[in-house]
Amino acid sequence: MARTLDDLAELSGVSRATVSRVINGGSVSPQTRQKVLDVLETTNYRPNLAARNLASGRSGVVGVVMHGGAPVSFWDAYFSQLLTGICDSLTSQAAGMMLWLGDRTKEETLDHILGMGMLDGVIVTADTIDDPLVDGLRASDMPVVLVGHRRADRDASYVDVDHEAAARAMAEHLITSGRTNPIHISGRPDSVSGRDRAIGFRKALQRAGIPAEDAVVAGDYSEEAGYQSVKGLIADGRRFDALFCGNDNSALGAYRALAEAGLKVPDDVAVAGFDDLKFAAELDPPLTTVRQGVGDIGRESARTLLSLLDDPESGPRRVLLPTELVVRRSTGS
Amino acid sequence: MARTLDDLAELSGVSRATVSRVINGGSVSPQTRQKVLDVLETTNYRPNLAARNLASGRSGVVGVVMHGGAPVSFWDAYFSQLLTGICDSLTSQAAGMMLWLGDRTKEETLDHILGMGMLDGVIVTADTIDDPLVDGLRASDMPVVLVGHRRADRDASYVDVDHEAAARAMAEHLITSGRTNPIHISGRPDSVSGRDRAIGFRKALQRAGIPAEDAVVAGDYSEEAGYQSVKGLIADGRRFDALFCGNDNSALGAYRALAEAGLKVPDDVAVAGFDDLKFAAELDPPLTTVRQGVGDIGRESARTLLSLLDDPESGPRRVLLPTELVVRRSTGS
DNA sequence: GAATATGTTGAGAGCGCTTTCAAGGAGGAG
DNA sequence: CTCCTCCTTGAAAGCGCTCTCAACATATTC
Repeated sequence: MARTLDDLAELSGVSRATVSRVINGGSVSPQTRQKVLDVLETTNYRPNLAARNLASGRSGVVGVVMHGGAPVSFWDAYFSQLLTGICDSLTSQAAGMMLWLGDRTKEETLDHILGMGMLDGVIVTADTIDDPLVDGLRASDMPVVLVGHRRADRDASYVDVDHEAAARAMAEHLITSGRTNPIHISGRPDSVSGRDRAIGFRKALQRAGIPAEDAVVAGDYSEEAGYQSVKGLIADGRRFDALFCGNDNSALGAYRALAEAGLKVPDDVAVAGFDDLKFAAELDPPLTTVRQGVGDIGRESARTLLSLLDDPESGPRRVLLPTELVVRRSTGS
Repeated sequence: MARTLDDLAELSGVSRATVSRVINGGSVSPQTRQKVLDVLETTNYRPNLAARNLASGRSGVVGVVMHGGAPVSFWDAYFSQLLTGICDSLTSQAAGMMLWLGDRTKEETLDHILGMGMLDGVIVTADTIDDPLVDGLRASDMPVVLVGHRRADRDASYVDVDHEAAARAMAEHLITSGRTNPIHISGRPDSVSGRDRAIGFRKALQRAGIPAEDAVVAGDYSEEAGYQSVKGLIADGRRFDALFCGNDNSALGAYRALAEAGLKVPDDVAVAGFDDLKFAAELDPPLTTVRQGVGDIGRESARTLLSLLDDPESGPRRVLLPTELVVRRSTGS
């Protein structure tokens, strides 16, 4: 069995260079090409990636670094779907992927591994506004695509969901279904997603002529924050007939607090979430929420990186993916 | 900035070979080593993996292939925890990991990618008894560690959970808490886990002098199967006071069927699951189940592969990890 | 002091591939 | 028929590293 280019060259009676050309699409005469292709077919040869990488400077391998999160339901689903999406795109282009589950603090380690010199580019999740890892990566000359984005990265390529538009749509849904006092329990304020959703929410309110100043209370995406925020609102005697929670998780907490207060969803208060996690449809009542195509984000980010590698000169890519408003009974009248 | 070994060699006034020795732990005199280390420190040199791989034949990168499953809750959690565990072990040994989310049918693609010649070894999930991918991999000369195992692979290295012992323990728990007619709704019969759990269950029954012949009904790990199996048992007029479901998912179905039949958990029927998914603790009543340390499986499998690579001669490794019986109210008297 | 063992070092030969360069052949223009 | 251009091809120079081998220096033994 032929293992190296030289073997193939000998078998097909041409030089190594010619075989290489056939494989990599160089200019070769039809009959020579055919001769080599014949041999290639019978021999199931596999080029040695390391050698190819060493000689050409590219490896066909991209890195993916994700910040390890606690294994909570959101993270698990996000993780698996994102990676699956990335893998989809990558394998369709015969590219490989190396994975690093980063620890946000271990910039050093990661920077090292990535500087290892065999990655063509990297995809990195970047939701939080401050992230030494992302900064380090972007400072290097490694092509990077961010999943999620940070306003500060003016010249970064990223793929994200349009949080602002999604939140606006949700707020409009609430308003058009007759709610006049919606409140937003926001996500982590140090995340772009949290901030953008709040911004979108506010804009929709303003557009509808509803005062937005006090309509946002700070949460952090946790169930507990959802619970406590609602408790707080009630204790303060605030009036509200709709709650747009930063994510499904905090909506869960909101449900609990409302139940304890004897308030009915959706009759007394409409509740909406964000993410469309599995349990959202199974709550009582089923939760209106926003579905982000996490798999699509993954696919798109890989595609974006690949295109960036193809043509590095053409500047950063910014992709904002649409979301889907999933209306269920929790906001029904 | 020094980029190659030769640069370093020049800077420290020794030969390239000596620098290589310092880096890779060869025998070098203390003062020479120090000289080189000094230079190394100021220069933050990163070896070129591709070159190293090409020259040495090893890459420090292992492959991980997982069969893509539908994004169901078990899969998501399993996926993320397993990968996190693997990553833990790997990075602690400065090894990298390439990921393939295989499609069971695409043996060809995967075989190709893996034959790419830059992987030191691979970890592959292998629960189903028949799997062309696993077969192809094992037929190659690539060191492989299976996560999960198949009885047929006599000489394979694997890491798995002791399903049989876990099931036995669960059955014993049921019996010692006074149940005399336990039924097992099994998992997929084409999976080792499903079969072993059933075997363990049967053995415990036999040991307790309970007839085991009809005590197992075939399921497939789905919620629907749990539901239908229980429906069927009731329709057949079968007597049972305990249900050990193949996994938490099917326990969910069992809960539903029991509720519809007006049977109370645990008073009329004890119910137990397997996996300890997130929702298990939140059911009403909370579900007794078996917790597998998926993260540990991942960590252990990476460790096993690394040790296999270290010393390939010493034969296959088989690791059976213990599980934890998590007793909750669903089996309380 | 000669002979041997032990330890440290540098030279150099690859690892399998890509890519440049120049040589050779074919075809077109004059 | 000659000159020039264009295309195909092979030779060969690396890519950056590891590792063998031989050379040399030093320590040990008799």
